Amino acid sequence: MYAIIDCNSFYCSCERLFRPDLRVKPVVVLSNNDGCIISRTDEAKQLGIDMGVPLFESREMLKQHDVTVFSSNYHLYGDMSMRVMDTLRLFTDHASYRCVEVYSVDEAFVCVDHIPAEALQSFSEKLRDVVVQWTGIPVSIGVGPSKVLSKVANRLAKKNKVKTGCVMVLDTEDTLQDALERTDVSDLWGIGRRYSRKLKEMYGINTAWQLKHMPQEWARKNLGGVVGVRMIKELNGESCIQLKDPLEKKKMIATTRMFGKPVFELESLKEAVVTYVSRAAEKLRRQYGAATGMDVFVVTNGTISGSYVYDPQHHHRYCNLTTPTADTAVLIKTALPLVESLYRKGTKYVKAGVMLTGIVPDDSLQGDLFAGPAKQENRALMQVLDNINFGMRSDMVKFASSGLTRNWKMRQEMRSNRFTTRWDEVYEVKK
DNA sequence: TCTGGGGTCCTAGGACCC
DNA sequence: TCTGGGGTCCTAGGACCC
Repeated sequence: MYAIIDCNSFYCSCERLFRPDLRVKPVVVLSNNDGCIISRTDEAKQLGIDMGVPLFESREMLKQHDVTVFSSNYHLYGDMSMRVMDTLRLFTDHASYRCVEVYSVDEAFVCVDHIPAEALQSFSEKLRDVVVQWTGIPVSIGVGPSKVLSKVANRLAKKNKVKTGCVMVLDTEDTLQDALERTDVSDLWGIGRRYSRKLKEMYGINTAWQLKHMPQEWARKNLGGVVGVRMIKELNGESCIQLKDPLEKKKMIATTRMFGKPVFELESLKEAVVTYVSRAAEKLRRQYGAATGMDVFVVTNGTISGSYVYDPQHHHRYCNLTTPTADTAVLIKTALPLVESLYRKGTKYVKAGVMLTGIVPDDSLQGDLFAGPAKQENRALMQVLDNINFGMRSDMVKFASSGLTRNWKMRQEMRSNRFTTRWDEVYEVKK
C-alpha cells in the first residue's frame, strides 16, 4: 500500500506560521515575478479565486475581500519542506529511508506495506498529527493499493476535510468504488486537459470508475500507449508505478526566469543568461554531475500594430560540449555565443533560460582525443565558490559577466522574511 | 503594464549499423 | 515482376505533474 502525504495550501501555510493573525483569513501566494496566484487558503478558494490566475486580473477583488497577498519566498518554503520530509522519514522509517519518496516540495509518497491493514487508518491519523505538531504544517493523507489510487484518496480527503479529518484509506471494494465514482477523470493523476477532453467527448467516459473498466488494449491505443495501460492497471489496484529511489540524479537541470521588465539590449540578455548558467551549474555540482549539452532559450513577446499581445515565442540554440563539465566558466563561454546568435536588435525579450542536459557523473568523465584529457583544474575553484555562496549568501561571489545592476531582475514586492534561514531575518519576539 | 519555474516519461521518425 | 531483417541512438514534440 502507498500513502501520499500532501501539505494543505503549502505556501500559504508556511506564511501563516509566522502570521498567526492570518490563521482563518484568506491568503494567496504569487508565482515568481508576482505573476500568477499559485497557492490559496480555503478561505481564498471560497471567494472564487482560481489557481493560476494572473495577479493583474484579480487585484480588484483581492483588495475588495481584504485578501493578504505574498510574493513567493522559496527560502522559507524549501526549509519548511525539509522539516516536513524529515518528520515523515523519522516516523515511517522502519527499514530504510527508501520508504519515502519526496515527490514535490509539498508532497511525498510513503510505502506503508509494513503497517497491518486494520491499522492504516489510525497510523495515518497519527502521522497527520505528528507532522502538524512538529512543523505547524497541516497535511492530507490518502492511502491506496497503488499510487494513482492513493492520489484519489488524498484528493477526496482534502475536499471533505471535516468529514474525513484529512485522512482517507481505500482498503475495501466498497470504499474504492464509491471513491472512483466520485472522481472525475480530469481529476486523476496522469490525466491532463487533453486526455480528459478526449475521454469525455469521444468515448463518454466521465468518471474514474468508468475508466477503470476499460480494456488495457483500448488504453494502449487511445491513451498514450504504455502510459494508458499503466493507468488502467493502477486504477484496478495493480501497482505499476514504483517508489523512486531518492538517490537518483536529475537528468536535466534548468534555470529560467521571466524578466522583471522587458529586455531589449544584448548586454542585459547576456547578463541574465550568465546568471542562470551560474545557478544551473551550482545545481549540477550539488549532485556531482557534469553536463554534455546545453540549450539556451529566449522568449519574445508578440505585438500587433504596436500594441502588446500575450503571445510568447520561444527560440533556442543547442550546443554539445566536447568534454562533460560542471565548470561555470566553461559553461558561460559556451552560452554567450548562443545568446549572440539568438539576439535580434529591436526585439522585446521577456524571459530567458538555460538547460543543462546529458548529465553524467563527474567522477568518470569521458575525455576527448583532440582536446586532451578532461581538465579538472577549476574544480577546487568551483568548490570554494560554492562554499562561500552557500555559507554566506548566494551571489556573494559571482562572475562579472552576470552583471552588477541587473535591472532585469524579477519583481518580488511582497515577500515575507526568510525567518528560518537568515540570521538577519529571524522572527522577532521582543525588541 | 501585466500571465511561473521546474521536471518526467513516452513515441515517432530519421540516420545509421551489420 | 522483383529489392531483408533486425537493431541502436538521437532528436523533436507531446502529454503530463506540482
